Amino acid sequence: MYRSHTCGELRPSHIGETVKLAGWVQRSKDLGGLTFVNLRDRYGITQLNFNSEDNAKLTAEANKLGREYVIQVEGEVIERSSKNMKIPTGEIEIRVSKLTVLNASKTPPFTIEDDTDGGEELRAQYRYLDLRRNPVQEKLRLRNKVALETRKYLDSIDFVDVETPMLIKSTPEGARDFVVPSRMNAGQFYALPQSPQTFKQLLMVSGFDRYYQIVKCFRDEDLRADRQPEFTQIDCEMTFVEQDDILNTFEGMIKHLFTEVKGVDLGDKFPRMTYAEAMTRYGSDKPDIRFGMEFVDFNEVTKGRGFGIFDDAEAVIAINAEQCAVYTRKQLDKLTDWVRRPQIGCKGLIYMRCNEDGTFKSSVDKFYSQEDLAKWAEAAKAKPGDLILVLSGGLARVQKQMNELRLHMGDELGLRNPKVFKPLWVVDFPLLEWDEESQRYHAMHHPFTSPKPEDMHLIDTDPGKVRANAYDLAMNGVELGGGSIRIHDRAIQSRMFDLLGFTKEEAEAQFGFLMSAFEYGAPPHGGLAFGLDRLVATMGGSESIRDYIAFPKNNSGRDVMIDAPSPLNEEQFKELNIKLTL
RNA sequence: GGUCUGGUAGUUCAGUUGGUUAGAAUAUCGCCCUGUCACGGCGAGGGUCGCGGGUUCGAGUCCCGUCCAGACCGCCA
Repeated sequence: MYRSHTCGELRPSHIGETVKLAGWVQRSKDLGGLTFVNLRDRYGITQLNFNSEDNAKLTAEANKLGREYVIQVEGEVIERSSKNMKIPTGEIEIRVSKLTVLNASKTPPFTIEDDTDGGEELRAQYRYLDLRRNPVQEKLRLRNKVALETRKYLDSIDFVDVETPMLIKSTPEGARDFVVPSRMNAGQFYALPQSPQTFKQLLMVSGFDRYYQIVKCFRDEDLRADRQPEFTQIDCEMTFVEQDDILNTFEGMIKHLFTEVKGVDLGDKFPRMTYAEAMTRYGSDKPDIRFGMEFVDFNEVTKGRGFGIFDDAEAVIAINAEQCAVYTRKQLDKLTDWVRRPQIGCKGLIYMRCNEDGTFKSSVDKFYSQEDLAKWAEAAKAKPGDLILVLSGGLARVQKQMNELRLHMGDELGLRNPKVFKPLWVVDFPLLEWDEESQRYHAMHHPFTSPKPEDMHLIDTDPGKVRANAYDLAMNGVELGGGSIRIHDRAIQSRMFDLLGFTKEEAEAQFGFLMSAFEYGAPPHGGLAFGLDRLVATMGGSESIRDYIAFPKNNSGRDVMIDAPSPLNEEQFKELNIKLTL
């Protein structure tokens, strides 16, 4: 037996007991004759006491221990003469009678402390050491808890966990596939799933009725702080349901998770908003509704005063940053520089201060009288002391830019508290999205999404206007998940492939199996998928998902610990009938 | 594919207008200290200033190229 207790469990009630502990040396302190060693494991830290008056030889051995040595000790639990009330085990310590070094350690490249001195790159390279740190372990335990509660909840309402294959077929729609060469089928490739989409629909055709899976998905696209090439979805699908049934079911799941895992009550009913409304009010399909600062249409109050920038613009949009009239010229210039960065791409930023004395000061006073500006304030419901920020240009572009500015102001003003959680269902997404590059429509969600029946009449005349039975769950400005009611009718599915520019032959080759399945009594069905990594990161109050993944990849899709990807040898290429053209 | 920021001791960083021997903190090692817990005191070792080229009497510092990391845009049904 290596240990009788963990390093987090001994209390004054254990005083007098002889115990055996094992763990890592957090740090040791030689006071000259008296030596303290902090022993750490997953559960906590227990102090070991070595006294040269008791045992000089043992104390000398203890003084040789370095950080991260793995040791085992035996000794008596005693009361500390100076207690540390900051840690749960701080009232006791172990008077050690036997010390065994189980494994020595090199000095780690960074300190294994909650507040480590190591930078990200180094910690990624030594991820197994980084994972010894408490804050990182806690994040993975949070993930474990979320996954466990997800299973409990879905299992309790009759969802069945079914595994789907990882080696599947490459399809043209959507993200780039990761591909895997097939040795037994020379010149042919599997693709790793971007999601189990078609399989879960086939399971509905099979009559499973309620399916879920916590499953890895793969997309070969460029990465971000909240995007990894392999990520995990809570993937779900249900039969004989309408949109409301799905929203209600998974609203229940998210509420369950927040209650059980975070002790947070998300309230009675998640608010719902149409895509169109979200775009008009926030310029985003995943608005952060933790704060207001909603868009105000400024077309009416700005046009026709001879200011060309506004007069010629398709859209003039304002936000009201409350209590920000105190912003100095320097701060406003900095904001202007911020929106002019190429990533945002504004030409400029117009502002208006609402002075405390009721007068207005704008950067376009030349064109607008005090009466004009009073109308601005009225439109934006601005009070003295507020600051109005205005952007103009093409509608879609300004919405996007103003969304960025709004979120930036929210950050600056501390309105985006990571401990506050505001869910929002965004519904009625457009079915299709025009792609300039390929000059054709793309499915906004995916090709199996059903159009709204009441919009079907537009499908030939104005397909871009057709709305879909598609929905997303946004929280705090993050898209946590999304889904749709699927097409279960072969004719409509064919029509959809048509719209997406597939020939009959292509559609047959890519998705023939699905369309065939639809001819054998496919039930109405729909579902959704949550990004587990993002969900857990949001619950943990982080924007980066990397800390919530045990072994994440870096910006360029590399695992810097195992150094992957890596070249193959000649033999492997030969076996696969692959020649490099590099 | 693009934009921005960074790369200096094991680590985190500073380094002025281009100018003497490149510093601090922390970690490590040694000595002192019997109640530390961010202990303290004294001392020591530790540098390919990412890499390559250029300008210059002289480059950590300026220029060009390149590699790496991070954030973002494009991309991500």
